[in-house]
Amino acid sequence: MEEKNFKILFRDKNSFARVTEFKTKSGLLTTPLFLPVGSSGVVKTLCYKELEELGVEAFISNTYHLYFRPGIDVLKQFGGLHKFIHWNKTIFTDSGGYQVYSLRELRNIKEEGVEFKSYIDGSLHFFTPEKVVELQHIIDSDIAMCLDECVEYPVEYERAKRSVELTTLWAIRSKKKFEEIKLKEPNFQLLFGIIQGSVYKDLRKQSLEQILDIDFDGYAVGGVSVGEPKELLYEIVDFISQYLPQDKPRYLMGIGEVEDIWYCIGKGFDIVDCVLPTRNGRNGQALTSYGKVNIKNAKYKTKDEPIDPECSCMVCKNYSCAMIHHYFKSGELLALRLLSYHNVHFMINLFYRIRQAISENKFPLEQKKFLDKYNSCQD
RNA sequence: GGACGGGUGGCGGAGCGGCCAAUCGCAGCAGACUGUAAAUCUGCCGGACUUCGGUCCUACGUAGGUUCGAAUCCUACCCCGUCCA
Repeated sequence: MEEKNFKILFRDKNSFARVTEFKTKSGLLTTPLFLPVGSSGVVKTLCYKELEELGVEAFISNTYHLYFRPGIDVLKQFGGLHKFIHWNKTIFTDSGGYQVYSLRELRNIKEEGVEFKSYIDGSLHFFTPEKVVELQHIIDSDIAMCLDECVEYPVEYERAKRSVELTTLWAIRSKKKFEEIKLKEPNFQLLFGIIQGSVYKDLRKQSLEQILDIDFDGYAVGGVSVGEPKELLYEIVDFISQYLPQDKPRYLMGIGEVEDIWYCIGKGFDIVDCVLPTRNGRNGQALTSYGKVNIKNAKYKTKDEPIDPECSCMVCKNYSCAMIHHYFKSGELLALRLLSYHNVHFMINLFYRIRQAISENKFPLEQKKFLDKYNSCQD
């Protein structure tokens, strides 16, 4: 990435939080940025018009999921995912590295790549780092991720070490393939490297040095939020953040708890993504300024008030807790949409406030204020 | 009037002498969810106590009976289906 494509606009004086701006081929992103997850090319239950309404500038899709459905040939025929889904803002694509973890019963890791048994029809598919770069090139996402090996928690040191080594090896090959494609077909896709190492600091350090050495357009930290205790997550985030370069976007993968977000951004991370607002929304959980709320609980049966009186979203302006509660209890699909919409709004708004706090040099102060309230009334 | 079949916890529906406070599903109540195999998953779900191992009470249409022991067998009655007159 050219230096001019990434700019730090503000640095908070009392933390490591920063506001940055960086260009992708589809637009200018301001960080800290939250990416909703739309693995198969759609943020579940929401239409693109709604994402735009919500102020979503980017979301993250998934190479693994798109490969199976709609299928890479289909996307090729359409000229990429943007054209296929009529979304012209930024798209990140995850590599399938997370599926190495989440679908570990269906895969087999080799040095060459990873063999997946499709959960759809049981067929075998082999993903190499090179192939995953190619697939993402066809998908034509704005930001591609290297194939990595995300390990579960807890994991033995030796296994974590091997995953770091493999992830580095794959990162080198990914970068090589990425450059080859660029030579043949110049484009403005960016490639991010992923740091692994589980909860072991020396492994994290090793991974960090090796991945940084390859030189990517941005750096992601993977292998967190896989079940480790919060203290360990914070320790790792703390540790890694001090070594990440200032002049590149820093992406913490899979983080989405409100408290964690504040923490990680305070340590200098710029981008996070999480299924939490959408998945938990579909399961009845609403995020509010006063904490999480389970709208399916009986106490909301007759509550004639918005989910969050302080929220200005379409849902809070038009629907009461009682209505949404009823829709959930009746199995009405609108319920899933309403909470997904509201929760994504909550996240977008949260990040707006975070950027605001940084630009006003009030990050830790606002963090405390926000979290005190957020923790005041958890369900 | 007669012949079958059936009445089980809020509902549906298993069980057909002891391992039955009773499989399972739904409904109900709560919990979980962090680069999405998730509109999913887990737990509780007759009542009262409990040192969480249990203890006691009330329960399989109603009333009797057989039996050491009955939701399960017998008798009568009351309902509900289907068929025959």
